[in-house]
Amino acid sequence: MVTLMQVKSEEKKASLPQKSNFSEWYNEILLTGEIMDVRYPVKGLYVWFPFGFDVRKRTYAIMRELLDRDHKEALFPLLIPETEFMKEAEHIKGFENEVYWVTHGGTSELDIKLALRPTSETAIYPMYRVWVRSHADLPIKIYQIVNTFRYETKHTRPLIRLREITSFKEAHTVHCTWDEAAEQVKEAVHIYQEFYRRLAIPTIVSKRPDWDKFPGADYTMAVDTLMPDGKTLQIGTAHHLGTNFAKTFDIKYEDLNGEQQYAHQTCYGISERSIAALISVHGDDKGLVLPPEVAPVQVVIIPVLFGKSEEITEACRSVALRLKTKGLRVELDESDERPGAKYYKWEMKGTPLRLEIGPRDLKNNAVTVVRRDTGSRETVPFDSIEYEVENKFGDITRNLFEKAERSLNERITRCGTLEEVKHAISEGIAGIPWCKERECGLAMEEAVGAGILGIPEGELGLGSGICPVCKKETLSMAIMAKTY
RNA sequence: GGGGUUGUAGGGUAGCCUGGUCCAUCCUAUGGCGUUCGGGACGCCGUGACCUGAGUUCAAAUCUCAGCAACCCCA
Repeated sequence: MVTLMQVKSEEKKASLPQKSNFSEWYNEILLTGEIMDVRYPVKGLYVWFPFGFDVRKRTYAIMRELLDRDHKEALFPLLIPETEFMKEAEHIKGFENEVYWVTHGGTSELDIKLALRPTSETAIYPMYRVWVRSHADLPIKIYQIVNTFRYETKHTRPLIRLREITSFKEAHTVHCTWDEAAEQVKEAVHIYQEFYRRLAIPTIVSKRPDWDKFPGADYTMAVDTLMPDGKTLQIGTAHHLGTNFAKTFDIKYEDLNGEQQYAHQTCYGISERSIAALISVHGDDKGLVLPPEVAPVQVVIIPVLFGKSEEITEACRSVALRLKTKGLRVELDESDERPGAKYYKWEMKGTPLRLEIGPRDLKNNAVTVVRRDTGSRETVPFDSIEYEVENKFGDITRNLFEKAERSLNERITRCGTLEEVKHAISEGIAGIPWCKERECGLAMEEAVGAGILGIPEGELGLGSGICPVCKKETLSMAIMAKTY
């Protein structure tokens, strides 16, 4: 009898593979956690479930909140004429193998093919040419949240490597000087760090090596995080475009002296990879774990009924109403299931707090509160439930961030040799001295079979050592990792 | 870029090698009714599938080819 029970419970648990088997866990949780339906019959295209879309909506609301401080949201067309798309040589080289083309209108062939935007520089900058007249028009800071298309030839993966990126937030700014644009790149990185801090996701910022920058940029700053399987995920980039695009798209302003000057530009983007990170960094063997700010349901109330239990139902409804009045997203689960089944269900969905109200609680004039992030269970007075819940939200986000940060730091290894790097990158990120020379960097990548993310900002990028290739002394530390 | 494996109810699987036993197995899910309810309840009655196309054959879930899709490994 006991063994039968054990077998049965193992079968149930097997509905979500363990997180230690990250690849399977990831694929499965998207479906079971109702984030995305991966069964759409076109490679690299996936469907947002309503629940997942809700998480997305709340995540992007944070993004909008941060950008709306001094950006304007706009919307540019999906289709870009070939004539505009083909203007910037570097840019074309970077994207030409990934572009979807619209070649026909109905049955007639188009005179000028139309590209489905893989990113929107070439859609936006012809308009910037028209909009920018004088230094008084600058800076311009515009963003849009759109879908983009890239014909990925590598293995596609939901939320991570897509043929349709459904949630591309791209900002495009125009400035008078190179330095102002550089300042904007810094500002963009700060915004992204704040964004990820709100999602309780720790990040590493680094300047990408020259061979890995955005096609057409002077340089690229990138925000990475570490996934459970030890690979890094690039979850945000900011590019200094210099005057490269201004020259090809003829974006000029009249300066204080009445002279025509090329404008300096930046662009920076974040995609639904942010959601991939959110799910992967916090989730566990039981399912999603969501920070309260983005959880579609923040509090679930489970009545524990015995016999005729109208009092319990009453108490649950009253608590639900009180919490809703406080503006919280509350769900009272009155479905006809046993409490245990409901616990599993809401844990899978990452609901930050679960309240249980049963006869015992009623007798003690109390509510049982269970945290999703720690599993801790405590009893709090019925009358102070609002206070207790709101208080715990802060604790949960803080705990999620600290836990994730600890886990990230534990998997960063400072190395002295490429052999050590090889070993370190099977677990996470390796730090290694690097002279910053291109040939040495490429040799290092070749030798260990992983990428150089760049020289990270902060302490991580400092330290003296010897470049493993040219053996010169250097003060900069690069980080290397297997990447998505 | 190269190689491999796979495609059967909403999900996971058995059957395929050796064509006919299969209007297809088991678990789960799901609809109805009743009894239940402090960590995945139980009973009864129901629902639901052979990826697409072509070929071989008296006969195809099973064999062949192509397409689409998924997964894994290497670079």
